[in-house]
Amino acid sequence: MDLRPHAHDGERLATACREAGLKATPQRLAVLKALLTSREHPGPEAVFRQVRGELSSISLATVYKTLDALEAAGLVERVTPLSDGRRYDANRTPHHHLVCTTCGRIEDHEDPALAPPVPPQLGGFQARSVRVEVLGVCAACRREA
Amino acid sequence: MDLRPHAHDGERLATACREAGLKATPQRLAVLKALLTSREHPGPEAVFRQVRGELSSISLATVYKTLDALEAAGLVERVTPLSDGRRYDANRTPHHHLVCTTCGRIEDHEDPALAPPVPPQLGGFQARSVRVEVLGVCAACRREA
DNA sequence: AAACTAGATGAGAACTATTCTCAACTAGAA
DNA sequence: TTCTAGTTGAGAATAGTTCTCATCTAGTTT
Repeated sequence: MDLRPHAHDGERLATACREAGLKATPQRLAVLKALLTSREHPGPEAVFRQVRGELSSISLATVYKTLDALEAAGLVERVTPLSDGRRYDANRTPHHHLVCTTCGRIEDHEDPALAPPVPPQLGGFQARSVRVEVLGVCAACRREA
Repeated sequence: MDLRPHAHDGERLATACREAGLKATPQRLAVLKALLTSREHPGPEAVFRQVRGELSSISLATVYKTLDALEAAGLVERVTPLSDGRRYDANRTPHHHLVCTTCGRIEDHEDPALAPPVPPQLGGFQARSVRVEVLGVCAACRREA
């Protein structure tokens, strides 16, 4: 279900929550609406500020919990799936990363065929490099499950 | 210069630092060596633990500063360029992100031609989704510079 | 419609990751 | 050898995120 065209329609959002097994609370609807109407890829703090306008009593902790819940339900996505702490790599040859969403392990994957070319210019945006992350489950975690 | 084949050769690493305009301190060489010999994409804490083995007096703050310096010098890369806080997106249609490395703004970019197919299986790794991030400088930041 | 209950919320404390500050130190230049 | 800009170590400070728990409420049951 694409929620965007009807972002202002509370009942649709409520239904989406319920279908995902979440209670349709005013807080959740407000957070969801804020994300649906924003183009800024906001973080928790920004969502909090935005939502406070219509729900002045909401707490920051609730925003965090709500974002987690909406993400787990697949209604919202983290632009930064790897954002739990930094990770470094000294391998300077072009390669992709296979990120295990279960254990967090990151494997290098060199496959020139899969490598997208660095696009030169996209609109007014000047590209420098491209990163590709493949999210999934690694061999070890699959064995356990 | 690819440093990996000679990761044990201190003088090569020292030269690489100097060429990048950094003093070749034992701390830097140790951090660099730790990254070059690891396949784990370690974070600052892991590097710290590793490096302590040979340089017991090194401090965590130095590891952070060193990682920043090596990254700025291009000797090392952050696997997680967007890791300064979480960002969310409710746009569930497939698209890329154009990430401005100057101001941090993230733009959506829908371009089916550029979209890589989700690979089914890579070795033992079961892929679920692919993310593509294009790093560069946005129009607004280019105007200022 | 009223009662019930699992799940959700708010507030602040707690925790973790990261950055800052600054005096002491040292690599590399002169 | 001397000099100096850049670097380090230690701990304090800050920022981001999670936890705890008493209270509340959405949705279900009666």
